[in-house]
Order: sequence, then C-alpha cells, then structure tokens
Amino acid sequence: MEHTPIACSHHDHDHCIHDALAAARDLCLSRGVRLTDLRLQVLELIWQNHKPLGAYTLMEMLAKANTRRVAPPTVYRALDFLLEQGLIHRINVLNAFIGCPSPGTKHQSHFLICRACGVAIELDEPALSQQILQVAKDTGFTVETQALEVSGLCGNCAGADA
Amino acid sequence: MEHTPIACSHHDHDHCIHDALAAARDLCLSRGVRLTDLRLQVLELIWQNHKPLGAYTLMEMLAKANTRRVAPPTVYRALDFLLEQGLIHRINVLNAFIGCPSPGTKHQSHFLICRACGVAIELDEPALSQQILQVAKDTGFTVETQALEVSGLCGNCAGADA
DNA sequence: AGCCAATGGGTTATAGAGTAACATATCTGA
DNA sequence: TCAGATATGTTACTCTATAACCCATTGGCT
Repeated sequence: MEHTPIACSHHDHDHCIHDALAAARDLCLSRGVRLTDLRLQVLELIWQNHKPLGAYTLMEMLAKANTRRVAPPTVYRALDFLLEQGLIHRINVLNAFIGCPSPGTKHQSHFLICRACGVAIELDEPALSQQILQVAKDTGFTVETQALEVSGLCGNCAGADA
Repeated sequence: MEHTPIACSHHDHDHCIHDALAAARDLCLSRGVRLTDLRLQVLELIWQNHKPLGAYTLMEMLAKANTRRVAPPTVYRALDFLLEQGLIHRINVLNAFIGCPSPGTKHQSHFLICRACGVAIELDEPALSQQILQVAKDTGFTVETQALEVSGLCGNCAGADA
C-alpha cells in the first residue's frame, strides 16, 4: 500500500493555496482574531510551495514581492501569530516554517522531510500520536507538544537515484 | 505501569558519567577514531547532568573548568565528532546537546523533554521507531533519521504542581 | 630517525536566527 | 471622538553556527 503524498506529486497548487487561505480566513473570523494584510501575506508566501521557509527567506520574499521591507521582529510576530492559530508549523531541524493543511483540527507536528527536494510532508496518523502519548504516559510524563521530524528521501527523489 | 526514568530520580550520577566515558573510550578504540582530550572533556561536561547543554554554555564551562578558552568552531568540531560517533544527540527544539546512554546500539533520537526541570529523557522503544518507519514506508518515503521531541512535564515536576 | 600526509585544533571574521525595548499607527468599542 | 488595546515599525543586540586560513600533533612509512 503506497500512496504518493500530494506534496510530492504534480498537482494544482493554486488549489492548495486557495484552500489554505480560505480556511485561515474562516478560522480567524470564527475565533475573533485578526488575519491582517501582513499575516495573510506571510501565510500566502509560506504556501508558495510545500517546502519549509526560513524567516529571513520570507523577509526577502516580502521585500521583492511588493517593495515592503520588513525587519525581523515584524516577520517573527506574524509567524508567532500563525503558529498560535495553528495555521503553520515550525520545523525545528530546519529553523523553518510550513503551512498546515488542516488547521482547526487538533493534531501534532509530524513531518517527513526530503533532504533532496526540500518538501515536508505532514503526517496525519492519530495512531502514531496515540502511541507516543502511551509511551510518555508509561514513564509518568505529561505531554504538551509532540514534534516528529523524519528526514530522508521522498518517493520522487528516491526514485530519481535509481 | 509507571517507572520513573533514571534521569528524573536521585541516582549515583558519577556512575552515569563513568559508564558513559568508558563506553565512549571503548567505542572509539574499536572504531579506530581518536577520542582526544578536548572531545573527552566536552563529552564529560555534557554528562554533568541529564539536561541538554547549548554549545555556548559548554564554551563557558570549558573556560571555567580549566582556563581553557575555546572559540565556537573548536566546540562545534568536538560536538560534530561526538554526534558522528553517536555519543551525543542534538535536541533541535533547544539547540542543545545531550549524552547518549547507549552509543553503539543503533537507535533513533527520541526524547521526552521537561520544560520545568530541563531534563531530557531518551526513549528506547523499538516498536515506536518501527511504527514510524512503517508510516513513512506507506507514503513511499525512505527514512534516514528520526527525531522525536516530546515536550511537557516529567513525573517529578508534574507532581510538584499538584 | 626523519619525513610527510592526514587529522585535529586555534583564530578571526562573519553569517544566520531570534528577541528586547521602545515608538508609532491602527483598529475597536464605549 | 476619545481611550485602550492591538498591530506594526525601528534600532540595536543576543545567541547559534560556519567559513577560511593557519599552525600543531599524530601516525605511518621508508
């Protein structure tokens, strides 16, 4: 049983972006928090593709995109907001950020990260989260967040080697 | 079924250190790599307790310990060596390093990290590694490294709250 | 022994990631 | 419309990590 993740396949990425931004608007509206221009623009840039982006890359993109030059704190504040709202995840091993395809649903941060193409595939495996919780519980540990970052080669890139 | 991890209990820590250093010496000898004074000293400092240490903290400790002032590259080279030999792990979410209690045995980097006391408990759960491998395989992903960093409260600190 | 190639470590400078502190602007609701 | 809260701009700085270059030590080898 092998299914290629959408992030690794040719797909209508405009659709990804559109859905993500719509979901973000809905969520923020329902929560009474403000998805400002800046925050929306940062989220949109992060969704340009399925590769995690660093904060400084994002700053450059903002500068190029519309002659808007922002300093680090501005970007980090936008990122903090998006993180708090669950609209993006942080990939620790890369010091980078990536859009969350299912904000609103409570879930953990589990990723497969391809070292060749840079794509990060978010996993949705409640059974895995559950097992991690169980292991922690067995040692008397109270879990607050889980960060699973699996590095290697995605299906496309592994195939390219052969 | 709940067993307090050794890192969270009062224990003869000299024993931890001694064992870790002995294991490191054996491993390096058998592999024909050089565990130099500097590398040994860094490893020893990392083993002072069960809390991950940052590279710059380590530098200060080196300076205090024996008036040996080292610049960042020196510490990072030692850390790189220890990482390569599997003698320490890197905790991405903390930008810090911690001793590995079972170098030599091939295993993944799975940790429970207490935000209160700072202790990081290394898990040894082959079943968990296996399940992660399986999930990755199902999406056609070839795993090279796994990094699981679970944050929360260890048994001691959770108890202290109540 | 004496040489030399390889490895390890020292030094300086700089890149990359993130935050503190304070000023200004913009929204929102009474 | 005014006041308080929220959001953004600005400057300066801290922390983390690496590049580039040079010197010292080590461990074979003849």
